Amino acid sequence: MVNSGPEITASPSLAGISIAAVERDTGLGKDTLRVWERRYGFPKPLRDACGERVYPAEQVEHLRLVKRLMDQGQRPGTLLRKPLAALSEQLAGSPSGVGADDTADWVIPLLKNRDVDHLRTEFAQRLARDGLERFVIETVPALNRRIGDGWMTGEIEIFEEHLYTELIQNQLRSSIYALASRGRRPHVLLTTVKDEEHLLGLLMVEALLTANGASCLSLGAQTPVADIIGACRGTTTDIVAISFSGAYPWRKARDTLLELRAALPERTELWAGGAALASRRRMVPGVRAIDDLRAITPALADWHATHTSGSHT
Amino acid sequence: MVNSGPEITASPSLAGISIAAVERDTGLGKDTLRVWERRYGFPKPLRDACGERVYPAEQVEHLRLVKRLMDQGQRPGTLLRKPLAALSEQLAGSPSGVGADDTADWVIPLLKNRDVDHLRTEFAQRLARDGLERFVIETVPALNRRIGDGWMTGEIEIFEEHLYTELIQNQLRSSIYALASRGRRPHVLLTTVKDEEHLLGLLMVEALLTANGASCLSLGAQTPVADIIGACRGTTTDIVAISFSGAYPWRKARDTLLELRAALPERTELWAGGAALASRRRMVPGVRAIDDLRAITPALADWHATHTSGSHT
DNA sequence: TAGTTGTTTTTGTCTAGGACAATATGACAT
DNA sequence: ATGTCATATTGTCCTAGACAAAAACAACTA
Repeated sequence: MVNSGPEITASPSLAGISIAAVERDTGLGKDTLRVWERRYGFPKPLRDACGERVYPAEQVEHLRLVKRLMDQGQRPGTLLRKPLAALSEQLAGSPSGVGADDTADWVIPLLKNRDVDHLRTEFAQRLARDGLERFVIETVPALNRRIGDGWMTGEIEIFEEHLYTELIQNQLRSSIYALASRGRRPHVLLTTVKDEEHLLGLLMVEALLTANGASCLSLGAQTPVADIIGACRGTTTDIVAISFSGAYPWRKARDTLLELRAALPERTELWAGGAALASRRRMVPGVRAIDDLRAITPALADWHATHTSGSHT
Repeated sequence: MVNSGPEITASPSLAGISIAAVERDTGLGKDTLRVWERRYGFPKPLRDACGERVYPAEQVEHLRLVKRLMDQGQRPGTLLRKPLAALSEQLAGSPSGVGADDTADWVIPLLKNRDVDHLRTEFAQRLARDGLERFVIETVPALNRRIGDGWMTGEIEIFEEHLYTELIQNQLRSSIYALASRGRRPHVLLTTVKDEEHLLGLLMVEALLTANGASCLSLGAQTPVADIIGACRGTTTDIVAISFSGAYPWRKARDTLLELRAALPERTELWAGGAALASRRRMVPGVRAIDDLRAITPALADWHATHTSGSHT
C-alpha cells in the first residue's frame, strides 16, 4: 500500500512520488511504466527502503512530454530511446506549437494569479461579444491549445489547468441552460466512447447544437454501445452523435458505428466526430462525419431541410 | 489485452467480461480481484482460450453486492466467506434498506421509460415547490438512496443511474448559476480528496452555500493538498471546505486536515465533511466538522456573526 | 491513385505467487 | 470515555514471462 498519495504527506515528496501517483499524474498505467523500464531503460526510478519505485520529479516531467507527443501520434519506442533534448525540439516543431496563437495569452497571467472573478468575467464578456458560436469554435479551442502548451512547458500547474477546465465548463453549461428549448427538434443524444478529458469537447458540441435550436441529452463519457441503443428505444431521438478521441483505433470505431447503424432505426441519424475520424476519407455508410466543429451547423440545417419536407409529404 | 471493452462487441458479452471491465464496473482493482481469488476462492472466473479471466455476469453482480456492503463498513474477509444469500439478507437489514422511503419511488418508472423531459420537469417543479434548501437536504438524498438501492437489486441499469446523475447535476448547476452572486462573502473553496462519485455531493454542498449567499469555487475532486494551499495563496478565500468519502481512512484525513490547518492563514476557516468524519467524536482543533448537510446553514451564519462584528472592532 | 488484404513489429495488458506496510480490531491502561 | 499497544486483515507493489491487439509496412486489387 505504501502511500496511496505521497503528495499528501509533506516530506517524502522531496525525493519523488510513487508509481500510483505517476499513473494518476501522467495517465500512463502502472504496468506500462514497469514494462517501459524493463524494455527501454526509461523511466529509471529510484527505490525506497522497501524496494518500491520512487520517481523523481524530473522523470515525471519527461514522461509528461512523452505522453504529450504520443497523443500527437508518435510511438513510444521511438520517443523513449531519444534524449530529453530531442523531444523538446520535436514539440517545438509540432502542430500545436507552431501557431503564433497569441490571442489566448491573456488567460495565463489570470490563472497564475488565481484571479477567478476576473476569469469568469473575461469568459462571459468574450462570449457576449463574439456570440456563443464563435466563442466555441474559435476562442475555446485557442484557449485549450494555450493551456495545453503551458502545461507542457511547465508554465502552469496541473491544478491551474483543472481550474481553467472547471470555469470554462461552467460557462458553457450555463449558456446551454439559458438557451435550452425543451422539446424542440431534433432531439440529439450525445456521448463518447473513450473516456475522460473529452467532456469539454462534448460540452462544446452540445453548446453549438443547442445554439442552433436542437435539444440535447448528453450521456457523458464511456457509454457502452448497448446502453446507447437502449437509450434510444422508446424515445424520440432523431440524431445520435458520438465522439471518438484521437487515440481511438479506427477499426474499433468503424465496428462500433456499423453496429450502431444496424441497431438504430433508420430514421435516426448517426453522426460521428472526433480526431479519430478527421483524416478518414470514407465513412461508414449511413453515418455522417463531423470532422470539424464548423460542420455542425450545416449538418443541422440539412436535418431540418430533410425533415420539414420529409414529414410533410 | 483480449478485449479492452467487451461490452462494446456484442457476442463475447454472453460468456462474461474481462478483469479490466470488472474493475471499471465494480471499482475493485485488478490486483484486489486476483488476490481475493487466491485467498478466499471468490470470485472464481472462467478462463478463455488464452488463460485469461472471464467473469460471468452473475459473479459481477455478487461483487457489486460485496462492494456495496464494504462501503457500509463491512470487511471483505467476512463478506467473501459468506454465501450470496446471506449477503442479500444483510443488505435488506442495512440502514439504506430500512427506510420505507416510498417518497422517491416515482423516479424509477420515469427512468425506465427514459422520459427525460418528464424527469427534468419533475426535478424543476419539486425544486420550485420546496425551495433549493429542502430539495438538496431532503429530496436529492432520498433520490440517491432510491437509485442506489434500485441499482443493487438490478431494478435499474448502470446507464439509468448515469442518466439520473447527469440530469440532477444539471438541475443543481443551473440553480447554482442562477443564484450565484459574484464577490459576496464568504468566499468558499470546495474540494474532495478522494475521487469520483462524490461530485454530486460536492455540488449539493455548493448549492446550499450559494443559496445562503456565499460565493463558491469548486475545484472538483482529487485536488492534492499542495494545490489547495496554492489555490488559497494570494486570494481572498475565507473558508476551505473538504469532503472525505466514507471509505477514506480517518488517520489520513486527520493528517491532511492538520497539514492544511498549519499551512492556511489563521483567518481562513477549515470545514471538513463527509461520511468519514460523521462518526468521529473529536475533530482536529481549528477545523469545523460538517457531519450533515443541515449543519451548513448554521455554520455559515456563525461565520457571518463572527466576521461582521470581528471586522468592526 | 486509392482502398483492401496479409505479414511483421511494436506495445499494452494479463498472469503467477511472494512480500510487506497501511489499516482495522481488540485488549488494556489511563 | 479516550489513547496505546499487539495482532490480524487487506490492498498494493514486486518480478518476469507471455501473448493478443494495434500500428506499420508490404503486396495485391479496382
